[in-house]
Amino acid sequence: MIYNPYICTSNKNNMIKNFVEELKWRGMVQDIMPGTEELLNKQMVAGYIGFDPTADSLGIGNMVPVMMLLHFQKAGHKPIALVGGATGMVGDPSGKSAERNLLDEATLNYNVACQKKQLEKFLDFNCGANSAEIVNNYDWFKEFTLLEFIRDIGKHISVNYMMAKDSVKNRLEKGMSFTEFSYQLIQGYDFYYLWKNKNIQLQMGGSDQWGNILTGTELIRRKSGGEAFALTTPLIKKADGTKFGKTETGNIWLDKTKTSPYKFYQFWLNASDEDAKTYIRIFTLFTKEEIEKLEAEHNTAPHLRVLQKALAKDITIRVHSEEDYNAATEASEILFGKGTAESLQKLSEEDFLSVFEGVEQFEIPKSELETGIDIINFITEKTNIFPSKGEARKMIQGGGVSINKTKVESVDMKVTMEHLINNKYILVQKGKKNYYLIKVS
RNA sequence: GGGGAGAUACCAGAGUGGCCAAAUGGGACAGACUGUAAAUCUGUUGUUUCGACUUCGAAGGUUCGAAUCCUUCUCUCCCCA
Repeated sequence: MIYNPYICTSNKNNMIKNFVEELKWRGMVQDIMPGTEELLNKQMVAGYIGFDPTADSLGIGNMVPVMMLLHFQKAGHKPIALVGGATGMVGDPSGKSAERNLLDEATLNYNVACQKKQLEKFLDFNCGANSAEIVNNYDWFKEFTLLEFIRDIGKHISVNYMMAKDSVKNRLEKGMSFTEFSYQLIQGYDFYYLWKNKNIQLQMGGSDQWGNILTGTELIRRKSGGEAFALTTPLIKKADGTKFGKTETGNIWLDKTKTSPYKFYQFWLNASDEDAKTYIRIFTLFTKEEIEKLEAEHNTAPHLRVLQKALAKDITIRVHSEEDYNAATEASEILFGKGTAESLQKLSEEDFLSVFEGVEQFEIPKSELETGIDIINFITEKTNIFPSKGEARKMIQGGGVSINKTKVESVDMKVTMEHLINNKYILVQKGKKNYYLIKVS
């Protein structure tokens, strides 16, 4: 290992780490261009990853590149996050089976701003030479005319080369617009621009970006005879082969107004044993020794779920905060612990509210409750827990609905004032894990 | 431009006059078991006041009766030019 003088102050006591080696044991390397590791061990390198502004928040899928930048910086290199104000306008065909709809400019700008804010949370922007930076490719594309582009850039890359990319090949049958076809060239130019003007020698990303990244290195080579490098991470999948980062209710977002910290915490806690082992390497900064120790502990007493808890704690604190984490565990403890109807009744209103902050809520007027509401009506029309009465009825008959942690035995049951907790709330449970709080006012 | 095939529930995909609210598989949801895990097993998966009601690309028509037959339209795919 070579001592690197450009490391962060926060890093000063650490020896400069071999970035590639670090990623490798974490299972975060899919493809790597020859020479990349040697370069990174020789000197401080500036490297970037692009983020696609398709939504107004990053999802947990985006945490993989975020973690990569974080490791990159910890290894003493300079991380750059690129938000795709320009590329977002074009639409990346990689991994997509159909033409994408374009977002309008206002939405894009908003999304870029939101993502930028989130990215700022994870990296160190004030630690000397390897401070992180955020750039927006719209800045260098806005003045670039079509004619200039096709003369200066397009000339260097052949259509044959572009057609050979998987992202394009896969779409030849179904068809793709010129817009999406040109995407790789736009992204390729980003790399060229950053290489030329900011001395960025490395682009990283998900494995679906490999082709786009290579177009960039190719452009750098052909246009300027320069050398640039590439490294990608494997696509994360769950052990059962399904897509990572989604639940029945949709994507898991980093924005707490879109995914509450409670739900966020629950997502990680619910990871299967197998997945937890993968995730903890990718999404936390625990060392190899720490992780192996946790795994050993987990194996001796799997029901304690040490791995999931460590994982969920680490990432919840890093994405949200310590307070959010505490609230989430507290809520989880009450909802999934030994908690019964009695222990619910005993909670003070303040605790009660803070516990259920992240749980979906509905409101109904007190007057309706005074006369009693049929359970079916209560969970369909009064609240939108179930979309139809038939489904609600079947679910009750199947034993899948509970009020205040007590199973609803009959579809004829009435919800009355007696069910109120703290004279104000009713807790409805759909299945084991889905909670809803009904507020009576 | 010529020829052919097709459009069925979340997806794939059967059904070609009544036995069709529509096989089967996947997915999803729930129950049991468990550890808020995995695997397994079971149930549910159009709406419903449980009498019915609205669905098989769209609109008409034939018929006692249509996902199924006819007409027109829309869209998709394949082959040839």
